[in-house]
Amino acid sequence: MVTLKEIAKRCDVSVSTVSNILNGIPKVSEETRQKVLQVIRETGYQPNYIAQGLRKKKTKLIGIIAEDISLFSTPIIIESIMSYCEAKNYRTIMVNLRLYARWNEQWYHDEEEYNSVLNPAIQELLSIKVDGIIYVPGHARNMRCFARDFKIPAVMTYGYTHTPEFPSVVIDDEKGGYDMTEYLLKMGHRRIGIIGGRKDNIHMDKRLLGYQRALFDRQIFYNPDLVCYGNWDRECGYEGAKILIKKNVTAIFCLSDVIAGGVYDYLEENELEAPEDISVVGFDDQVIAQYFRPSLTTAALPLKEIGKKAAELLIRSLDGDEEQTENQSGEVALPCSVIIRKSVKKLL
Amino acid sequence: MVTLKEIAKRCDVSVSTVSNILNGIPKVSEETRQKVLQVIRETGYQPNYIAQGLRKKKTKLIGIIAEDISLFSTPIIIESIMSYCEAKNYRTIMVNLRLYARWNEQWYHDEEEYNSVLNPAIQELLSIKVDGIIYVPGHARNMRCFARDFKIPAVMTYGYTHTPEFPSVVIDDEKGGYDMTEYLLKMGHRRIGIIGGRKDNIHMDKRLLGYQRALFDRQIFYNPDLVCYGNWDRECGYEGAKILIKKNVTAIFCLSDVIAGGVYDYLEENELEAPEDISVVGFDDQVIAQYFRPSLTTAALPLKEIGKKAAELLIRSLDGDEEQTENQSGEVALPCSVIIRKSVKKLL
DNA sequence: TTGTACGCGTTATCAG
DNA sequence: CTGATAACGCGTACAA
Repeated sequence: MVTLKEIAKRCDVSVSTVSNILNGIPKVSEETRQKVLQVIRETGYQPNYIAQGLRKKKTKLIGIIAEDISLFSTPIIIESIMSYCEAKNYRTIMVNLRLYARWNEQWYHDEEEYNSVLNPAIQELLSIKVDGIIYVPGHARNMRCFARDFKIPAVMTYGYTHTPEFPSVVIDDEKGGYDMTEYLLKMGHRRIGIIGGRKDNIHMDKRLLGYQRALFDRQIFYNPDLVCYGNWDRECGYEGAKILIKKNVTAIFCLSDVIAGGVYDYLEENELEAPEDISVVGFDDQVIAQYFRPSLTTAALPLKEIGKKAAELLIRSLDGDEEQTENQSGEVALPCSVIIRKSVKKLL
Repeated sequence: MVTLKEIAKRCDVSVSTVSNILNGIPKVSEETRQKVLQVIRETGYQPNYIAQGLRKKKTKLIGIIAEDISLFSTPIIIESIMSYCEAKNYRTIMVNLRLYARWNEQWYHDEEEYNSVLNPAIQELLSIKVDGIIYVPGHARNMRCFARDFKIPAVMTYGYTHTPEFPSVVIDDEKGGYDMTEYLLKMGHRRIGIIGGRKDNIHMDKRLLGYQRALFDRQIFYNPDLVCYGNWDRECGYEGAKILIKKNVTAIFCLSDVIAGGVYDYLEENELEAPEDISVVGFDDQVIAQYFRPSLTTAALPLKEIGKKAAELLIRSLDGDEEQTENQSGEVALPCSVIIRKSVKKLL
């Protein structure tokens, strides 16, 4: 690694002079300035960020903690965080908790084990002296990963912190559920089945709430029999379809695209066709949705927007624009958007 | 951040004592030992890795440079690297170059701009004093990202360094092309079209070479007219299918699953069905392949194996097992595996 | 057991 | 204008 000292030696000047030049302090002769800049270019010198952070307060470095980068939503959020940070002249670095790979959906059950993975990661970022941290969970839930006395700014994506010190940037699941249901209603569907996750899942709860509100707004009774709880997977889509089709629904609202994949499986097996025989919609707008036949109408998650907003909130607090607080609770919910493809039929 | 000094103060001992206890140096009374350990547990103290690396040679930290984590292959490789590193007691940290988001497929055309993104990333990892670096490109090509005088061990995945100092762990594309072609031949196909990437693309070249060798082994003439060069995208699959079907192929070998998606598009539009009317195979075994109808026979990339091997090579060199060199050139090629699904028909 | 110099690369301060 | 030197933070190593 080329250091300041080396540059100084090569140019026969002191480190101070080189440092001054680099930091634009003007009391340097143009001659030495040019010479030093020349050598810096030649050697490809870059400052050591850590050492810089040692003296200056700020490292201009933001740490990202990902619960698991294998989950489809995570890379997109991270990409977006990084893009925004770069535009604002912050560098980023990431640690991956590998929670999913480790415990496969069970991660939030054992607090202690969770902490044994989280704490070293936080420590690592603190060691590097990041200016702030953004946390990217695999799915929405209530998070307590930052102690109240956490010393640096932190922003939560996806999860709910319920503490104004650590803003949450989340999906507006309720509105997502509402909008999709409303779309189906607009297309003439009145008997709409739902297949989703477990009862205690936040995404499930909120989307279901939105579904109910949309029905309510059209004065349609909510029928709990048309709701299948499951595991977000293809299999529960298959099983859900089996149940719901017997109950004569005209549309199935799958709370993930993967679930919709299972519904399609059932349809194929039983020689039914979407959207002719039954309409199907998904949620997430994963890549697979574009390859379904018929291509799947679904709700796109605002992943890019979440990343951007989270980075924006963090950097704003780092750069000291304290006046601006999004709202009292520090919670920002971003809307999904219905992506209309070919899996829904308009009823008469 | 809780520091050693704080622990020492709380326990009314010196930092040295605490350090000694932490490092298992036995000249400490059991009494103070217990007390200190107690406080360490209470405070959740974790050593500052950077400060540790300051004095010790090793930080036990491995840096990963990803060209773009949005590409499907990258998270899987990284996940696997991290898994192996963790098992070997190394921590990992990642920087993301965002090359694809930045320049969209053009990234390797402008050396200078590439370096302006790469160098700060390397510098960042060097600042943190990582023990070694693993580079994860978006696709195979010849890489020159580590100068010959690079001071720390580095391993390349996917790309070819052609320098024994920096081992390459790559996909065995030639064998992949061979195996898939051989599978189609075994299924009775003789006239097999290919749709792939551009002429200068390494994946394309090698898979095509494997295709030719497989034909050769069965004494079938290679017909360059059955090869469509393209852009790896869905569109070129569609266009390729249009061309190849006119040429009466019985099977289309798509060099990516996405291309196969385009082929399916063409089939649907023209009321043809795979595998009845024509057999189709893909490459990559992306998630979408499982959702195609019929589900797509394809070649699974050894992404996990690549990550593991790369980490293994790096850690081996860090831990000083110098005797072991995989082979002279430092290049390890790992095989793909044909995943048989339902898109290929057995002829007669 | 403890005190303390040392390692790192940079910046801030002040003297020349 | 330029240079010498302290300070930054934290853990380690070694002498006391």
